[in-house]
Amino acid sequence: MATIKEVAKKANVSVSVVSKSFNNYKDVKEETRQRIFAVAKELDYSPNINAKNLSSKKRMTIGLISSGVLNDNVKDSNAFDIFKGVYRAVADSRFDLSINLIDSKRQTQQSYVQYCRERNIGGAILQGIRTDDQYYKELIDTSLPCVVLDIMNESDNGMIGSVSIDNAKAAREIAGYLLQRNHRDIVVIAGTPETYVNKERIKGVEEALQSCGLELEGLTVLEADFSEEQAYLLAKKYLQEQQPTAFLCFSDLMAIGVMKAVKEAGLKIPEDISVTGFDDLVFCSYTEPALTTIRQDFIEIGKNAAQLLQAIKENNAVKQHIWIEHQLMERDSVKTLAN
Amino acid sequence: MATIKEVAKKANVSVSVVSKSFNNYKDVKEETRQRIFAVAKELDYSPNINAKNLSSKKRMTIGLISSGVLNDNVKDSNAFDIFKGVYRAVADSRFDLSINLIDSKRQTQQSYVQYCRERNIGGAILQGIRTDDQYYKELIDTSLPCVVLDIMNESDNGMIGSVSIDNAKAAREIAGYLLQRNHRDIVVIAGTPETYVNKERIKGVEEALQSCGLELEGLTVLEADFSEEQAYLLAKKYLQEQQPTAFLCFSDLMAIGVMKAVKEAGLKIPEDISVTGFDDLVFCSYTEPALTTIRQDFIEIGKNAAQLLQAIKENNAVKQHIWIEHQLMERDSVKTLAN
DNA sequence: GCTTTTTCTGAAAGAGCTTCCAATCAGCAA
DNA sequence: TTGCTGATTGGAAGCTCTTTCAGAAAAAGC
Repeated sequence: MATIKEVAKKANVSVSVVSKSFNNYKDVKEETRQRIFAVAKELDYSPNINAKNLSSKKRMTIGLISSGVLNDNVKDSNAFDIFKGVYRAVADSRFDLSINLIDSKRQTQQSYVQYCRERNIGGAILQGIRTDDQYYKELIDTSLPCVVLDIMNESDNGMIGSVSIDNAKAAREIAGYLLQRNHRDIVVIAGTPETYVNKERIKGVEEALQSCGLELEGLTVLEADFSEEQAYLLAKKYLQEQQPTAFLCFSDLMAIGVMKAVKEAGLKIPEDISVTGFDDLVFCSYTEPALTTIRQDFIEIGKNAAQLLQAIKENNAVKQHIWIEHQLMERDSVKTLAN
Repeated sequence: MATIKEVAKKANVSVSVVSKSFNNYKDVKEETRQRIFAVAKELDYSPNINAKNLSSKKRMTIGLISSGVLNDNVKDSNAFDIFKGVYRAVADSRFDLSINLIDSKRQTQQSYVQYCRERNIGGAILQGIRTDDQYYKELIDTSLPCVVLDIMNESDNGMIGSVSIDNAKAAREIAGYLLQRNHRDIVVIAGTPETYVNKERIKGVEEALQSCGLELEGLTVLEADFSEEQAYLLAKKYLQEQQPTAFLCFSDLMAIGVMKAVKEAGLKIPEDISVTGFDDLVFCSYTEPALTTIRQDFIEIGKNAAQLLQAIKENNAVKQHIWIEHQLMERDSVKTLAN
């Protein structure tokens, strides 16, 4: 691989001119720039990223820190879609991407901050992180531009952005969908209670109930920690005593668990019991019956996160939080009840 | 972030000792090394990766080049699992990982070689790449250590490894599974014919047929390009004229397409027609009926690829090709026919 | 006490690029 | 011709680390 020196020599200019040409400095004559590009192409040259990062104080690489994906039991591919979205947005820019997957179990010894610093990372996107993560606060405090997903950050120093769907609204919609179809005995299979998304979704369900003039006390909420297995167990146990008209699940995975329990109880979906999910993972359209759920566009979320991060870095972020549109995917797991 | 100099000063040693400590040189006393580590920890120091890559001639970062994942219609998560496997193996080593996703459509202008060189990448794992890819040969020729997935490389300069399951054997097994259950009218839904895996799988099916004393002429092979939609269309058309006892599909996605066509034709699975898949994507156990298929352990594949690559780099690769075990997942989509 | 061996030092030479500052060279007004 | 200005270009320091090397210091062996 040719170096900048060789290009400079062959083009009869100094190294600095070549560097400037490649970095869009205005003070190099267009003609010269073109000549340099021609030579560069001929020599198959392109700037070495390590050297570039090392010498420039500007941070050109952004990090994607993603927690939980490495766990063995992870079946959903949200993280991957987010990853794709981020990747695309970053690929279209002049930034480079560095990915850091962490396992909730064997936490890396390294803090995120350290990770970022040693790689010269100028901004990070955090996925699957929880606010009680030991390193989270450390990173937020560091004034490194960050975008967090599915978390709403309050300590605002202008360097933290976030993106997510409007979880409360989505929950309101799907609860409303059920209520409209005359379901009154709904049990909510919720996720981890401390979680931002969970709180929002609960809020949404309650709002939907209230706007129908229903009281909240009647609402049964089972906390299944976003786990298929947990949801299965909880639903199974619940069904031994009672039979609601619908299960409203805060994730597709939990919905799958619930469906299994329902079927095992000898009940039919949606004839006997309706079930709804949340997320719209790929397999939702392949279940029997196909699952009615809320679609989150994870690719879009990733893309927006990357763009927001860049905006923050360049100090022209208009808003600190971006809401991504969700969509209710109406399929076959909900029955309209007689009034 | 502290630099190596500050650590050296605070630990009362010279810079070179610190460097050596971090790079496992033997000529530094264990006691000193520990002292240095302590100081490093105290100062929150860890070597700057860019500087390290720049200065050392050793290439410490390996690249994962993955084609096709960015396409919009991609539903499978094989790539992600492979990615996870690679990531884990790399994280356990002292290497760093750089990921390069490419879209089959808008091919990056950059060749893989260029990508690798400008990032100082010392070895690459190629996933989803086809041998007729314009940049593939270029990379192979470059004597950069490479591990390719689902491709068998012939031009062996000792720098190319590969890992995959034994596709022929797997196909033999699943075909045998069908034959044992007295299926004689089997139509194969194959993938892209030029593809290595496809050829192997065809071979496997043929072998199974032969070992049952059956002739190959009777075998119908429909080429669906590994696409769910194509498979659906082809199966639908085929069913208008004939009704085989089983569809043997070379991917789960195609199996899904076929199942849809079968159901639409008013036929039941497995009572009227049996269907088998290949890969064992997550949703295979959620379909109705659950799909009998061949499980590929993509995480394991990724892990082995990374390990093989490191072995090749260090010149102690025992074998150039690693076979990963597959597994026949017996579920509910195949019926045993009366003899 | 003397020779080996082990450990450490300091300096220097990069690795390939960015960027500040100085130098050059037009063209043009004085 | 001289002086000045703005557009270009060149030089050199600096980013942080690795590696090598000659030799010094300390520890170990006999």
